[in-house]
Amino acid sequence: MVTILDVSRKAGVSTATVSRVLNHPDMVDEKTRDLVHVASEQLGYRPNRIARDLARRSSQTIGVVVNNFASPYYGVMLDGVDEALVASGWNVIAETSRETAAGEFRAIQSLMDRQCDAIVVHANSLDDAALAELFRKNPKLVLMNRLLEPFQSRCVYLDNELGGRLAARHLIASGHVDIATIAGPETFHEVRSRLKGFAGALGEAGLALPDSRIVRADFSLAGGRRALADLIERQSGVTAVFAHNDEMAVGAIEAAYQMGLSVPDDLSVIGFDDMTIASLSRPALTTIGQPLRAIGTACGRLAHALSREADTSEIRRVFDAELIERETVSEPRH
Amino acid sequence: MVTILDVSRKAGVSTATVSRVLNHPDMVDEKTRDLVHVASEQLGYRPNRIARDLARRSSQTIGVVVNNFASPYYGVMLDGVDEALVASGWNVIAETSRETAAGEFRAIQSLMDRQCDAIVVHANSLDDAALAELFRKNPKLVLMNRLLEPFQSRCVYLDNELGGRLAARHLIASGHVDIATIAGPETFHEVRSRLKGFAGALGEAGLALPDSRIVRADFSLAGGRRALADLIERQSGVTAVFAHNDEMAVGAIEAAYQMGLSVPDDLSVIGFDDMTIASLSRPALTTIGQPLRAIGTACGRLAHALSREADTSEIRRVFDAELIERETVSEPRH
DNA sequence: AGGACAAATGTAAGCGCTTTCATTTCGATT
DNA sequence: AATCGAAATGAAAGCGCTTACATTTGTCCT
Repeated sequence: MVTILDVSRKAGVSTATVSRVLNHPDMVDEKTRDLVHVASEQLGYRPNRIARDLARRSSQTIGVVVNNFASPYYGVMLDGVDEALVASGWNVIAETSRETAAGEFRAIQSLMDRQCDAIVVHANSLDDAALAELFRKNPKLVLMNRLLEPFQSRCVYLDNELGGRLAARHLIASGHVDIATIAGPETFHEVRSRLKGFAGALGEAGLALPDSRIVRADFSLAGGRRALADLIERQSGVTAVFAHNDEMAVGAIEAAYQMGLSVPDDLSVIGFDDMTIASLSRPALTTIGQPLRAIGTACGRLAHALSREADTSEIRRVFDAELIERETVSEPRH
Repeated sequence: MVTILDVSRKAGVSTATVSRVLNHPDMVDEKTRDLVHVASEQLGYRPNRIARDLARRSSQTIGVVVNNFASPYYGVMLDGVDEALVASGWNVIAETSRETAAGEFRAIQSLMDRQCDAIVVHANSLDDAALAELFRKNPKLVLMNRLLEPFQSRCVYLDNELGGRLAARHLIASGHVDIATIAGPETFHEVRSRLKGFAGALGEAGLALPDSRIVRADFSLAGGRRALADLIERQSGVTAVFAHNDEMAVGAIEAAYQMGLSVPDDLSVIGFDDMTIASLSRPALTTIGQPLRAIGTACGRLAHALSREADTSEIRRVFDAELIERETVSEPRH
C-alpha cells in the first residue's frame, strides 16, 4: 500500500505538505502542489480514509438504518438520503435492523461505533420511550417517517392524519356512507394517526366508524384478503374500504372478486403509499401517496446540517399525503 | 468520548489488557477480565471502530455497489449479501453507482478507500475491458450477476441462456410457432445470453427468430408498451412474446389490451425476473424467475472467503433460471 | 541594508486502537 | 528453598493520516 509518506518522499516534501495539497490546496505554493500531484499520480496514491477519519475525528458519512433493503419502501427513502448528500461529497452507509427492536438498537450502535457524523433511523419496533432515551443521549440522530413528540425538530414524517382524512373525504365525496377500514397493527404510530384522521373526517360528515368496521391486518397481501373476507361476512352493506397500505388493498380487491363483488362497482377500495403495485394492478388502485423520496432527502439534509451544527430551520419536517385517483373508487350502487 | 485509556485507568490495568479482554478474552485472567468489564460498563465504553480498523489494517466489512437502492432487484440481492455476513459479525456497506460507468468506478474506488476487505459489484455500465482491468488490480473484487470470462471464479451469476431456453420451450410446448421477443438493450450481457438461449431453443424446434421479430426496449413499462405496439403493427401473426423483464412484459400486456387483444387468448406473454409485479399484475404474469437473494448470499460468502483467503471452491457461482407458470401463456387460437 | 510581516513549509504530537516483545507473576517440580 | 516454564501483564511502537506550532523564505518598507 502506498502511503502519504511514500508520496512525500518522492515529491521531496513533508507529509504535512502532501496532506495540505489534498485538503487545503490554497495553502501551498503552486509549484510544490504540482510536484505532489505528479508524485501521487505516478505512485497511484489513494489516501486511506480510515486513517483520515481517525485523525480528523469525523467520517463525513451519514448512517442510515432501515428495516431491510428488499422493500422499495425503504429503498426509495434510502435513495433520497443518498441524493441529498452525494453533492456535498458525503457518503451514506446503511444497515438493516431485520425488523426487530434489538436489531434497530444494534444497527444504531454499530453506526455510532463507525463514527458516523449523524444517523438517520427508520424505527418501528423500538417504542417511544426507548427511542427517546437514544435521542436524548445522541443529538445527531434523525428519525425518518415517524414523529417522536419531544424531539420533533429531529423528525421528518408524513402527515398521516391528513392521509386518513383525504381517504375519508374522497370516499364521502363519492357518495359512500357505509365505510370500513382495513387498518395496520395498532403498534404502528402511522396506523393510529391514519385512523384518527379517517374517523375524524367521517365524524365531520356525520358518519360513525364503529369498532366493528375496523379490521386489523398485517400489511400483507394475504392479510388484506382475509380482512376483506371477514368484513364482508360480518358487515353486509359496506360499499367502500380504506386499506392502510397498497398491498392490503390489492389483497382486498382479490378477495372481493372471489366473493363475486366487482371493484369499483360493488365495492370501492382506496389504498395507502402509492407504491409501484398501485399503478400496476388492475384495476389501477386509487390510493394516498406519500413522497418517500422527498422524505429521504429531507432526512439527509437534516442529518448533514445537524452534523455540522448548521442551521436546520429551513428544512421541511412534515410532508403532505396526497390523493392519487385511479380506478378503484366510484359512486356506490343502490 | 470515553477511550480505551479511560477504561484501563479505571480498571487499573494497561490498555493492552483492555484490548485483550475485548479481542482475545482467553488470554487474560478471569479476575482482571471482570475488572475490565465492570469499568467499561460503568463508563459506557464503546470501542472506536475507526481506530480499531486502522490498527488492524482490516475493516471486517464488505462493500457492495449497486445501481440504486430504489429497485427491489438490487434490494433483494443486497439483503442476500447482508444475510450471508451478518452471522459472522461482518458488516456490509453499500454505495450506488447511479447507473453510470463513472459512478460504478467511483463507487468501487470509494469502497476501496474505506479499506473494505472485499467488494461485491453489480456493474452493467462498465465494459468488459474496464472491468477486467479492475479485477486484475484488485483480487478482492466479486462480480454480481454478470460473467467476466477471465475472472470466472469471482463471478456469481444467473444462467441467462437457460432462462432464454426455458422461455422458448414453454412457448413452443404451448403450441406457439409465431414467436417474437422484446429484448433489452444490446449493451447488457444478460440480454445477449437470453437471446442466444431463446433463439437456440427455437432453432432446435425448427423455428426461426428473424431480426424483424426482435424488438429492443429499455426495460421500462413504457418501453414495453411501445415495443409491443411496434411489433403488432409490423408483424401480424405473432401469437407469443418473450419480454426480457417483467416490467416490459406488463407494459406489453397493457398495450395489447389497448389494441383490443386479450392476454393470453390472443397473445401469450412471458416475462423475466419474477419480481413482485409479476405475481400482482392481472392476469398474473408467467415469467422466468431468478434467485436474486441466493445470488446475493453467494456473493457475500464468496467475498467473505476471498477476504480471508479461505477456500472458495464450495461456493456456488452459477444459478439456474426457473419457469414460473401463471396466467399469461396459453395455447394459440386459430 | 535591515527589519517587519505574510506566505510557505517542516516538525512532531496525537487520533484510539492492536500487537510484538520484554517483563513479571505464579504454580509446579526438584 | 531454588529453579523453571508457562501464563499474565505492561511498555511502547506503529497503523496512515491531520494540524498546531515552529521555522524558514520571500516581499515590501523605510
